[in-house]
Amino acid sequence: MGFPPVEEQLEILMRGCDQVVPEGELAAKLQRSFETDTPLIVKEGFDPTAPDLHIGHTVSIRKLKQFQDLGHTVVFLIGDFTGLIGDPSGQNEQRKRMTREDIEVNAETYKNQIFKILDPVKTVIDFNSRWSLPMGSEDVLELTSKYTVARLLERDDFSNRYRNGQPISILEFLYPLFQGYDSVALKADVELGGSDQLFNLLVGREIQREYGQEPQVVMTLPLLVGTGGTDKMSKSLGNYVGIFDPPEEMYGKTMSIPDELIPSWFELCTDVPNEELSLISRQLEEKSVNPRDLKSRLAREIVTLYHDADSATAAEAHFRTVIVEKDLPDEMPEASISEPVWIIELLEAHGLVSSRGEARRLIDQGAVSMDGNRVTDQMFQVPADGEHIVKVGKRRFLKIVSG
RNA sequence: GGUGGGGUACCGAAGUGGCCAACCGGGGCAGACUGUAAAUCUGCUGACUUACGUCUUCGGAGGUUCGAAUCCUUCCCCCACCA
Repeated sequence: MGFPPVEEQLEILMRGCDQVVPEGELAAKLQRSFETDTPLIVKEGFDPTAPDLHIGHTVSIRKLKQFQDLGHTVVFLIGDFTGLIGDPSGQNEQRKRMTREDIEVNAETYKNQIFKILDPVKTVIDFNSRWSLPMGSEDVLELTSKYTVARLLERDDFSNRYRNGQPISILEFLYPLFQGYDSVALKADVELGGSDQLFNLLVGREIQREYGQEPQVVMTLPLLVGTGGTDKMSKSLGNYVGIFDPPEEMYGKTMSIPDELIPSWFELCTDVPNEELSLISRQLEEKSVNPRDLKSRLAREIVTLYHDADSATAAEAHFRTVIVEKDLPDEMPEASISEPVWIIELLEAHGLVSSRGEARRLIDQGAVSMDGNRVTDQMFQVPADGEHIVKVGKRRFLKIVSG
């Protein structure tokens, strides 16, 4: 099949990585792969929970895609084993035991999402229950004999929690071992993960060695910081850009990131070439370019990736109209009324506010307007005499038609 | 099994009988400003009510009290240490 030269591959693969351990081994493996014309087996494990992928997840998935494009074999491993067992000690009840069917359903959902990035034909999807479930007690004991408590406690996370009196379940302790065994079962050459996964991935190396295999190369990717600028992107924190978000939302959310995040988002979430990345960082540092322009470029890139260029242009136009020029968007939800309606009731009924209390507060704060005029009276009635535009905050609109 | 600590709003975290719808920080929302939904500043952030105010909240259930997130009883859950 023929792989590109090793140097070329490394150039692509090293971009945006947090750590590659040990660095030299990746080159060595690539070299051997090149010489023997054998693809590397590259794996990444994912939770079997219902996925709702955001661009934070795509950082490593995009890396998988790069391996794939270079001709290597990508294994998208669904960690359904622990899901089937369930974690009784979990502090949050979310970790309930899943059935085979749950997992199947989630796997399907995964496919729909990851195939927005990965090639459906080339991607191998596997489940670790395939080999973990049939293991007998003896096999498990053998596996557990290959690692020590002291080594597990080396992990910052564990030792901190242990010291601070936070719980560590035995399952969590065993988790890295099973995850490591996955690499044995798949004969993985490379395993990817978020930088918080470094420890687990490294255990995989040890386990492979214990089972007589050449250890995998561990590649960690930075955790993308969410739109708030402080925490890592996560669904529960609401600071994410979902890969199925509509174009305007994707664009807008990206525009709301703090300026400092611009370089890392470019590096991790777009295909902008490496040379341009350094240019962008330099421009930001020298303040020679308006950060807003860089950010709108970023937002366009991202929208284009998950929708298309036209959507990106439209989203940008929308943003300019609504946010910058504080004008009206082309499209907005409509409500039809036949008689005057109390403003607060109207806002609540159409979901522009979550409670009447919120509506009152927003009116007090001067956030509500009709046809460009601020509504200051909580008792204001929206007349049923033609068309009116009600606006709440910067980007909540409702067109009122009477009839 | 024993001893001690703990469960507070979206998250973190104060509060240990009335001044508590509950300090503060983060997040979120809004206003001002602006080259951006950046930054900065200010305000808001349980529900209902035009308003006065009313109602529901501090793990669950009871109780004491004029009055409880705060005291008592009991139950559930979490953690550490000792065994």
